Amino acid sequence: MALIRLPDPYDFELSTARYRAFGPDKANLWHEGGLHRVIDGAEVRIVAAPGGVDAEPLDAAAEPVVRKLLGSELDLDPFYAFAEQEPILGPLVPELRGLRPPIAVEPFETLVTSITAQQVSLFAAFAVRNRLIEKFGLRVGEAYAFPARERMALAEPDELTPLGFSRRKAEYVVGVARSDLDLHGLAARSDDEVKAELTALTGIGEWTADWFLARHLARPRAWPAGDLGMRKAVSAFYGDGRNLTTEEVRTMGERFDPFQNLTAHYLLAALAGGAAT
DNA sequence: TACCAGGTAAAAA
DNA sequence: TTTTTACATGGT
Repeated sequence: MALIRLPDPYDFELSTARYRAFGPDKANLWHEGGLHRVIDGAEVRIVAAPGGVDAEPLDAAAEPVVRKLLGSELDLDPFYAFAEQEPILGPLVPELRGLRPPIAVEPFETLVTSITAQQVSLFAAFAVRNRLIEKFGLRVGEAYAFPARERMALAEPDELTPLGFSRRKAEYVVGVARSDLDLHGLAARSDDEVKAELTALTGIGEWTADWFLARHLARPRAWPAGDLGMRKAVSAFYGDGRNLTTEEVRTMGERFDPFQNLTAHYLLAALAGGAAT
């Protein structure tokens, strides 16, 4: 087994909860106490270990992918120091100590995942997404490699609607796959540039672009103010008994600058964990 | 059965 | 220009 050290603290169970909360995720599969993901055609099994995680098999090319997947890019210490000064956020953090939001490794996968989650419940989104993965992805061991952009560019919307995609969403997925936008190149652009490039694509709105910044690019200031879950979470802790509007949530984000991304994840996790009164 | 769930673009007004 | 509507599945 190859040990990958991660900065302390790191709570593997807490950080991977997302992959179990809404049913199995065939591309990031929780199986027998470990996270399975296909990296460069090989199934890698990741389990908790003292000081980090064990990953097997692990070659030099796979290690940075695993690190990214586990959220090693996000530095928790400055965020915790910031949160200690916050009367509402601060007390929520100790319960979630070691939570590192996992980072989605592939940009195309990130966008397709968000498209499946537009408007519908995450349970429904996972079900539809898994059917896409089973039809167009490649199974390696227990997990599947998420369908490649090149493969989806060759698909027709008619092939996606039987999987549960609306006609609209089927066209979004194929359209994004066939677009000439360099998705990997977005990593070099500013937050605003990324949002402008992505929202120019049909089917990608501000919500999807914000989660791309947060979950794929790990941008510290990403703050998906329009997200329903975010509105519920921010309202629960900062709404004074009222449901906040998207604009109110957006304004609230300024308070957490430059830790909006981590704050968003911690508030969502706190609400899911039942911390709201 | 009906309604809601981590939106978006196109149609109608 | 602003408001309204269609969309498809899964859980309750």
